[in-house]
Amino acid sequence: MSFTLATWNINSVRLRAGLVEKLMREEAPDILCLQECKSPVEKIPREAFEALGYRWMVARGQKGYNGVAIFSKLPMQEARAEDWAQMGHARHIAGQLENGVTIHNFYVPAGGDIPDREQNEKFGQKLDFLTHMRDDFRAAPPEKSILVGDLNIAPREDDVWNHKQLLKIVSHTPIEVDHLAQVMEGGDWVDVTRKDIPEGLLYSWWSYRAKDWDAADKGRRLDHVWATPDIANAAHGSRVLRDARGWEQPSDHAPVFATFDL
DNA sequence: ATGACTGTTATAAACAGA
Repeated sequence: MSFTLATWNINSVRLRAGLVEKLMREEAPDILCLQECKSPVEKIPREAFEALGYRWMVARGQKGYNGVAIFSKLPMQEARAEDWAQMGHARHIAGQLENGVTIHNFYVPAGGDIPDREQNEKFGQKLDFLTHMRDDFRAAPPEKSILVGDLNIAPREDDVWNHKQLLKIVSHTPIEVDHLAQVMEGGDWVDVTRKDIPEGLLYSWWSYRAKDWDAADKGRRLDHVWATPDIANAAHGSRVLRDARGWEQPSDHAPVFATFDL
């Protein structure tokens, strides 16, 4: 079988339900993972998505903040949902396909402005969340698994518009990059996007604050698709749908795609 | 170096995003 998967920080699934439908119609991924739904699960407008063939949904939500959901054309059952740093946040959901492949959908905390846990509690929570992820994957090594989401870290120099200028900016600091590398090592994860696109600048997020995001192009690659080694070689066709950042009233993130032939 | 924007809601002289 073959399926295409996309991950997208939607920044309100209710406000942007129309954009979700546009993506479902025009790009038609078999599986769509969303973050920052900012909605309780019961208020997600899933009927509109069902009508487009996405009959299965697994989700966690809360009022106003966070929230993750997976919409699937393929039968999917809920596998897991963890509150990784015990913050009472809806930042993880996992679903399983009938072929046994597990899909983890993550929304890692942004971490606030100051990259110092003594001055900024949120930065510490971000690091702790990543440490919990690492320890969990070490304790129970994942198999036949895909991990996607807004990890809120751009790990490589060519994942940001200016490496030197962003070294002290949350999302690209060395301690965050090190924590993310440990999560990756903990589960033996492969960065599928960079396996497919090994060279060159690549972004999935552009700030709302730029006057002209496209011209300035001060982006960061915060959204990721990983897979375990037993299925990573089945992945191909990775891409970022940059066009979606220019849609009307857009999310500040663009969807990231990968296809798996299994 | 600063400030620029957007969403939800305790509709703000707030908070979070990153």
